[in-house]
Amino acid sequence: MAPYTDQQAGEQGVTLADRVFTRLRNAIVEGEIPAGSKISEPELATEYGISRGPLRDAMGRLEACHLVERRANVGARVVSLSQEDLLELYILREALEGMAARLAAERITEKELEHLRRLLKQHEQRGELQEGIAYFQKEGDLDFHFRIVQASGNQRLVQLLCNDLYHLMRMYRYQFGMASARALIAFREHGHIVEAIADRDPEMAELIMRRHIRSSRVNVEMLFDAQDSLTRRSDPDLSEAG
Amino acid sequence: MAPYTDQQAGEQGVTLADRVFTRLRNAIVEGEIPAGSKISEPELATEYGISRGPLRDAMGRLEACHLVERRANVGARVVSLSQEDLLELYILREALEGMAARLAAERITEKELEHLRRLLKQHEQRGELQEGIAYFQKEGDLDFHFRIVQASGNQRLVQLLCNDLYHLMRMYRYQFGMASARALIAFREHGHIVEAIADRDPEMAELIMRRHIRSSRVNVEMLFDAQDSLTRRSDPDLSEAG
DNA sequence: TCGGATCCGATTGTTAACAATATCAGGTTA
DNA sequence: TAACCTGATATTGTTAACAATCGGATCCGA
Repeated sequence: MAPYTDQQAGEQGVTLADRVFTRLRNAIVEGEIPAGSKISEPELATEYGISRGPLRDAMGRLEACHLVERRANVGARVVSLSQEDLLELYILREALEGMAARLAAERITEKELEHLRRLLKQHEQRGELQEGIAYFQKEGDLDFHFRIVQASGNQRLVQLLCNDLYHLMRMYRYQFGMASARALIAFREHGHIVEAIADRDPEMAELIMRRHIRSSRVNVEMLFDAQDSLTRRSDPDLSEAG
Repeated sequence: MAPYTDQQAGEQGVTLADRVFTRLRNAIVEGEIPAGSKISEPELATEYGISRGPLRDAMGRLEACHLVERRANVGARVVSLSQEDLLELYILREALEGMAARLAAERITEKELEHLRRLLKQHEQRGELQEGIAYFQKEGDLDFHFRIVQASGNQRLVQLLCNDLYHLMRMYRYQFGMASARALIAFREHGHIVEAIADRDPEMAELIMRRHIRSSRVNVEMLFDAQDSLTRRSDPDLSEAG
């Protein structure tokens, strides 16, 4: 099971709200509940076979994760992901994961290091890289980043990145499909990051990690720009006021 | 009113849970409800004159802010702040606010810049710095950092720092007092940060901001170490197994 | 025909009662 | 005496009904 699905994932959560929260989160992240769609409390409640109480609780947590947006007396909608927000997210990751890499270089254990190396080897052997598509879509990339963050030893960093932001990133990947020729490059950069961490070189680890994430962002930015100019050419309505 | 108390603060929130959430948050942050104390739902509900529904909603949001910790079927306690956690928080701030300063240097407006300068002048004239105590305790420091983050233009950064982390920082200040001879030094560093931002020098802005926050952390770290060695000397029980 | 007020329906927010779980006291047994 | 089991109590989790608010359709007037 992917490491970012947290401990209570296996439907084994203690409380109804817990379980429904996890299920709803997956449903939203994987697009089963479409982005931007309105959420009806009674509807969902009957669908999941619970009453509105725990459902509202779960909704509150989803709101805290920024997966749904609520307005009082109006209702909740699944968040609709914007390109700008994704770019903002990359900025955050650059800062946070850069720091995580720095910390990891300072205090990673040999065991964790071995784990990282094995993960990279798995990615390599799986032969997904040549095809280019799979590395991002199957979340091997996120797995790697996740482990670095964990190795930082900063619980708050782990908490923040793994409980909130990563689910959002996953959602973006499901929505936008993020296949890219960068897969192979990204994989190589992962190797460099592990090297720097293994060398116990915090400055270098942070530098490479930041550059790595920044490159991903620029890549996505270019993709968006290309898409935009395409749609603008084929849909003249969108270029000026509709 | 301090800028980090958000828009719905004036008891004017739309829903009961909103208002109770804000009131509870203040009560916790300012120590009115002591850190580490257990929270009884029926008790608080009657105290605030509402029923347990909206109260539980508010508790959920407090949990999302990391101001309370809940365990299923057991209950909620106000978070008890540890020294380690505060240091972790500083690490996070170093990364995030460093990035915020960088972004601010890139895209701050003249108006915001003027705001910043005026804020510093106010702090200077208020004569609090000489006494050393007030700058941190009265949250002039946090006000400054808050504005930088807002000037970054990254909504997610703003969100994260201003809705969650800053309330925690406030709580630490109320709890630990944080008076320090660093007040004057910190004030000067704020000046340097504004200069770098005004020069539109992102690298420098990030560098100084990170060094600034790092210095605060180191300062706190030393305070803690001093306290620890003191208590350990006077309370021999604590040095080894109780 | 267009703009605005009004009513209706549906949805959300809130409440109070019910069920399930954990804590703690007391008793029992080795 | 100490460990364990057992039951009472209080707290939390859950439910279903009630109240308040919003959005949209309809009707009216200019």
